Amino acid sequence: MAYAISKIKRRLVDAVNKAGGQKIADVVDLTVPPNPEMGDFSFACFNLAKKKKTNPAQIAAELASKIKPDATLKEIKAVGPYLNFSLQPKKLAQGVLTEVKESYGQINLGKKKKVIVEYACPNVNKAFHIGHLRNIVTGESIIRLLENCGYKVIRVNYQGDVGMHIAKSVWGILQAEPEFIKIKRESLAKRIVFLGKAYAAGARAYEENKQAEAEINELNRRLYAQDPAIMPVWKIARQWSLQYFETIYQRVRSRFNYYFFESEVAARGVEIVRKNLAKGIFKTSEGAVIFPGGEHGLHDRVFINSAGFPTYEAKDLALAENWFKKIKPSLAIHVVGKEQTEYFKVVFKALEYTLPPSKGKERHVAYGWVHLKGGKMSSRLGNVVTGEDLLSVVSGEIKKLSKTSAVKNKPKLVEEITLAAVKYAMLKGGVEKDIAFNMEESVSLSGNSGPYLLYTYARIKSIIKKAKKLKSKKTPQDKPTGQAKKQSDFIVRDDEKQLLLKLALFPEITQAAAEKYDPSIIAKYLFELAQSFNDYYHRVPVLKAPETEREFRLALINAIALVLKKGVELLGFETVERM
RNA sequence: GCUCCCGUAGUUCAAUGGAUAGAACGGAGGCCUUCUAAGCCUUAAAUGUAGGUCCGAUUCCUACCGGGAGCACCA
Repeated sequence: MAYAISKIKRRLVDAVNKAGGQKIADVVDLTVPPNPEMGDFSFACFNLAKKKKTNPAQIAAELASKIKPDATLKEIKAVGPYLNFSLQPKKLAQGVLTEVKESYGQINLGKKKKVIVEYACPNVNKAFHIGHLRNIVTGESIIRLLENCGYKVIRVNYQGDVGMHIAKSVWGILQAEPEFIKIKRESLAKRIVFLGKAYAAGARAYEENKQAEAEINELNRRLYAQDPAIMPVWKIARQWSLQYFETIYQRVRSRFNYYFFESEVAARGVEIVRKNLAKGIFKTSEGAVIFPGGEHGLHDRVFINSAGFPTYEAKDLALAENWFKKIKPSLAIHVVGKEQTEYFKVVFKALEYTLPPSKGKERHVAYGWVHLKGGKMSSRLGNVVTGEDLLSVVSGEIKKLSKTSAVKNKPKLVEEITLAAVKYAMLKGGVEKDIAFNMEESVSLSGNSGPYLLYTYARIKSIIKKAKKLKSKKTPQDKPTGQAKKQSDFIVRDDEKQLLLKLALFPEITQAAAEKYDPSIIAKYLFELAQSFNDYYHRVPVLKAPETEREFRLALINAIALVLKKGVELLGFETVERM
């Protein structure tokens, strides 16, 4: 994509190379100086000095003397060992402002190549806790980043509906069968609470009670065997759970192209492992079938346990086979917690044998924990903080905060701000970083926060709306005098130039975020852009500026609004026109 | 025990090996008859310890201290 700024950078680099008499610089070598007064872009001469065994400052000075300013390049100067460039502000303004349109920031890296993103993946019958919320928010943003880069993304949700956790849950349900029967007529919310408690009871009993442990193991066996005596209970609970998850997906604005279930791939997983056991890829050990990861610098993992049931590992082999046969992706991304990092290394290695086409096409994007004040949350304990708990706490805070009834009495607006606050809070740090969460303080609604971005956007839109009103009020006679002055007569202030440079960076930012699978790069950029704008807002009038400046400033803030909107959408939420 | 990740203001986070280590929250002080005060301005406050590589280290290497995760029949 040939954005004006990349063309300008190219020209700067060409000039440096020409001055040096050989290829000494690349576009990636251009950095932004710490202080705007130093220049807009900078080339460090350390490496060159080392090669030539001279002083970097001297090289910078020599190069600077050989490069002449032109229509785009206002000034070139050596600042110590750095070669610093300043751009012509007006030229920059014209370049950037004509460029910022609806499609701004989109790039075509992917060329429609298919990428699977597996995310959400809650376990059926268990609570949808705030860790799942982070997963879904992260996955959704990564998907949008990839789509923005021209990939065709297939959204996949792989849900655990068979295995020990389900056995525990079903055991819990059977213990409370009268309540189970009664609650069938109650609301979905009540049924979900029941399921949560049933799972917690089963998990606790499994740890504490030998007899329960045996019963649960037996139940697990019967579930894998699809024993007709218990399948109805399994089916009903599963249905409630899935129905409930669907309400959450809708609430957080996520959706899926495919749903896969462990129960569908379990049998095939066993087949794959058994077949490859004969080939010597897997080994038997202590009655189980393992993949000897130890022979590949990893660690051994059980794929079929000694009772003959497939573990998660074996199921993942069948799942991957399914994907690569049906969807034929060029990349399969698993958005899963970072504690699974070593697990995936082993499974990907095993897949290289069982499914050679997957080699190099599997990728684990790991995200960090969400800690509660008291420590890591767990759905094994009764006191789970669910995704909905968090959303409702935040939404309550927002209602309290909004001074005007304009926001308070508009549930849609409150919901939009809530999603912005929660999603931003989960994305603003690095993906792999843990989030320390304090339920009392909720998430941030001021400063570096989602609402701050929305507020900034609404503020700009408010000015633009007023400007349109003023324009339509004007008598036709006013216009000729205004138009008599040339459009290009405006003066670009230093702070405006900084805003333009910031806007120019957006395409690079979207690309970096997609390549690193890291939405925090977008979040950081947007916050800085909003900060710069708010500072500018308090310093410089737009509507009361002379006409030529006013037009330029309106165009500038309009461009800022557009980039804020696009950026926010990449994070997975929406801007609001007022708040 | 082995492996991996992480230690930066009081707190939560930034900083492709480069120029004066940036923000946010919280603290102190200020700004609403001027485009939305969920905002803006001013201010105090930090690289775990000891070495090493380098012209230059928050970043790379080693040791130590402190925290987290993973390491066979869970997912």
